[in-house]
Amino acid sequence: MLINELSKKTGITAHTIRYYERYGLIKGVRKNEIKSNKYYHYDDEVVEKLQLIRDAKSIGFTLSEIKQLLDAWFSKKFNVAKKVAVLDEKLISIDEKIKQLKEVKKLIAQFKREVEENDC
Amino acid sequence: MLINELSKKTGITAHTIRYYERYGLIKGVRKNEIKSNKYYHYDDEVVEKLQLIRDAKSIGFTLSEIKQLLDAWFSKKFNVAKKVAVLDEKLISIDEKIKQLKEVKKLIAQFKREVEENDC
DNA sequence: TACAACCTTAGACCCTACTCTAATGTTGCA
DNA sequence: TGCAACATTAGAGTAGGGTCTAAGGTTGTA
Repeated sequence: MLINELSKKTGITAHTIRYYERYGLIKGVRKNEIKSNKYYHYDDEVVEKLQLIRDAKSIGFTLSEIKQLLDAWFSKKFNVAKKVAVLDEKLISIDEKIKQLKEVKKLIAQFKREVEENDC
Repeated sequence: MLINELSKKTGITAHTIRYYERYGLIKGVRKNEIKSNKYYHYDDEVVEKLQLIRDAKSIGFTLSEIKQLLDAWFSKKFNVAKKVAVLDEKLISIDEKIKQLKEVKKLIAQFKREVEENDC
């Protein structure tokens, strides 16, 4: 598929997709058999990657962290041990984020009780 | 206390503290009785606010969201209902973040199992 | 063949959240 | 009194993550 279709499928603008491509997160291919244009073609793996990018961004991962994750996910260059190490690292950082969220939640809930009780 | 002490107490640089002050998150006061300088003085409430800023930032709140939170927390201009509304909103957004984190965690854990099992 | 609707690149611009510099003034201690 | 260690302001610079524009080329349908 071309960039416009990819954009519609993922809800990510063509501009941003090109930005991600320059950043090295995804890769389109030019078809050798087509000589008349320089259009990039994207497959379903790219759709998956963009969905992962969206999800990972929403929980606060940076593009550089996401790049590591995608490499562990899709790269053939990494061996099993290396991939598992990257994934484990991300799992730990997610657990830390959850822990911090719960702490702040407790803090806010506590303050809410104070506001309600003391009318302050 | 002056800015340097505040910085040491909170681990936030004086530069960043001034940035937060310009942004409207905190406020120091100049003492009328001191005419020779224009130094700002900060009290313990500012220390508390900076700690909250640090915590809220760590879980991905923007400075603009943190401003709302601080207003609900410390402002005398807001009534109880308004404060509770802001706090509830933040509690909901924390729950959403936790939910998303758990989803991505599941995704990564799932993939980890695949990598381990299939040696891919 | 005209025209809308695509595609490409390079590069400028924007926002957030700092981070630093320069120029200048104040304080406290030897 | 000299001087290090503070304080102030305005404003410039930076990194991350987009977002947009201009200037061009291509495709498909009427």
